[in-house]
Amino acid sequence: MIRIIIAEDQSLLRGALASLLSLEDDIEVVAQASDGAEALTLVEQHTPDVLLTDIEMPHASGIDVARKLKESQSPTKVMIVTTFARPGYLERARSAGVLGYVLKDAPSESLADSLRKVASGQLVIERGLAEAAWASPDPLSDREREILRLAEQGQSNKKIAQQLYLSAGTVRNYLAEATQKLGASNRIEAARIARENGWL
Amino acid sequence: MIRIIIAEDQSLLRGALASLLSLEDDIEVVAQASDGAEALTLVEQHTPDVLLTDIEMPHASGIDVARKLKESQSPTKVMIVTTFARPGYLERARSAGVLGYVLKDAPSESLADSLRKVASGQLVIERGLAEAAWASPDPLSDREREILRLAEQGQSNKKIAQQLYLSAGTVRNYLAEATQKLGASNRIEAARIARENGWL
DNA sequence: AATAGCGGGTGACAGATGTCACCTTGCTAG
DNA sequence: CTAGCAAGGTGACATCTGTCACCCGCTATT
Repeated sequence: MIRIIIAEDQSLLRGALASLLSLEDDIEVVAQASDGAEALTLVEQHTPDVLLTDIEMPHASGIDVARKLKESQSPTKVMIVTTFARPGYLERARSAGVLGYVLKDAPSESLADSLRKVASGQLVIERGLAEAAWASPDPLSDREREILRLAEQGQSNKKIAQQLYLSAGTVRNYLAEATQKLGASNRIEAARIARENGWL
Repeated sequence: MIRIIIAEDQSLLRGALASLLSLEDDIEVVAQASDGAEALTLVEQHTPDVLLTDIEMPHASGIDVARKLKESQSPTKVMIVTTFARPGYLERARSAGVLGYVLKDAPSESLADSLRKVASGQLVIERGLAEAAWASPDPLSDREREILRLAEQGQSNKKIAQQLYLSAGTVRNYLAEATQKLGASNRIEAARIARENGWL
């Protein structure tokens, strides 16, 4: 019997997945979480075989949860289910010790199979994704990422500088580097490209 | 027996919803579509009682489909299931003759009930949403919307002007109006606000 | 016929952003 | 010890963006 916990913020999908997987004879859904923090607590309480989790959730992302579980050497394996085929996400998931990475685009029939593979310790990566990650590694430094995130909100150089205790000129320089690295022609395009690749 | 068609581009959710609803005694899922165009064709073929559809899908949005069904005076009722509680979406859905508007955040148990209400001709709107739409009507003109959409991609005034056969100055003026209307301090923030409200 | 409104446009100016060259400081690997 | 590199910074300049006042032509209204 494979004991799992499902973490997903959209109740509708969470409930539907739980019902669907409960129909399998060898799978038992022992708990459900609607955000990252709750997922972590529940995993610590129940130590299930697998945590099936979304990435983008309130409080802590699925990747954050995976990282913490890895740090605490939890035996629970982590499988990510997400909307986004972003290279950056996959890369971060891998380094957080995640075993499975499947898309919400995948057929629902294959989910249980993937889950069984992950439970047995196998690596399951959505086909096509691995190459994408290899082809485009994250070019941004932490500072650039941080500043780009603020610029994306529409904040001016001055405001960003204040928040990070930098000078406005330095902020300009970082943004210039970032836009150049990303092949963009201004901060807006740079932010868009970075976000589409999961680097923000 | 309520005959329904499900249109949703994420296979995982689509499959899960289909299984879940098929478990109900009085509901029959007669077909599934993965994009707007397919949904329209299938509805015309099967004329189900209800079309359960997402908004953001390839080819045609759920709202587009609803509008076309209304125009062709189809007897099929439309129920939207979406991630986004955006006032603009609700408003457009309403004018496209949509009867139900529920969020993917809603508990999965309530879905079948809402579906039954819509099938019987009742209006089902996620609570709290109606007031939001009333409180913030779309302030943008079509031109402003169009230009804001291009600006959001990071295009310069000049490029936008070329694409729309306008002068760069006029583009500036439209963007200025839009940012003012939205209470933003620049185009980036304006685009963000508009998008969050479903006006783009 | 006068007028108001709207889409589109122009020109001028201030401030923000992008580009570039170059400086300082601190750390680190040879 | 020191050369090299990275983070942070400065200043100058060109271009882009935001703000404002005002113009034209068309259409609907009175």
